[in-house]
Amino acid sequence: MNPAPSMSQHDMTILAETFRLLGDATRLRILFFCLPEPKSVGHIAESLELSQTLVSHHLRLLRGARLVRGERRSKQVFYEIADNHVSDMLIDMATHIDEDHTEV
Amino acid sequence: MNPAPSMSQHDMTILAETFRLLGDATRLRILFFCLPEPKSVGHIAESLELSQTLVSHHLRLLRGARLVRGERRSKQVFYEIADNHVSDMLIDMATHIDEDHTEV
DNA sequence: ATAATATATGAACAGATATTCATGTATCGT
DNA sequence: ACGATACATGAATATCTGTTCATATATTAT
Repeated sequence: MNPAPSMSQHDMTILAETFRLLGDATRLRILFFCLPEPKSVGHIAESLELSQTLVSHHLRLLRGARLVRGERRSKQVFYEIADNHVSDMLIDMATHIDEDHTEV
Repeated sequence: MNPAPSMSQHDMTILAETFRLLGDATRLRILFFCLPEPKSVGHIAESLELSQTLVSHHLRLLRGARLVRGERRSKQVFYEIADNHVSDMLIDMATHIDEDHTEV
């Protein structure tokens, strides 16, 4: 029940890097926007009112950390959350935040 | 089961801020070090081979975001993870990272 | 081939951030 | 009161990061 997490230095670095990427409101918005289903770059930019360039830059970072995956469909590229671990992570965190100020 | 997390802008900001603080290897080390039990500032600094000053600065940030709590016991101040949400969060994330490269 | 659409990349810059150094404050023993 | 120990704070700085602007690449239609 209590994992007493003794993480390797390597894991610690990966974890920090992951958190660092999640630690930006713009990137978080992109991630949560793509959470329900894959979205094209243009759709993301338009919906979140961000420049296409900025969205691409952020997607590149998220891709690099394997937080999202991009798939080309003709002219557009659709991005989705990379896997269930990432989705679960996001949902878990959102839940924690929610509970944090719902509780006593 | 699927919360379809529609977070408020405010929640999103809080979440991003929390992630941002977790997104630094030094702070993460401090947090995981304090996870099993409260530790004094000096103990943290010595064990993690960080300057006392640096540890204090980071603890201040973590305190500000209510990720840790400090309690004075005579001359020393012991810091512990603020509450179960934070502990769970950290353990969850550590588990995700662990699974991420354990799996196929 | 050319043009148009969709996305990616590189350079540049302003603002943020981690770390160090110097110094301040609090608590205890004498 | 004084010195010693433990922690906190402020300023300074070098590095990093998010964003924009300009431009490149890829795909499709004509």
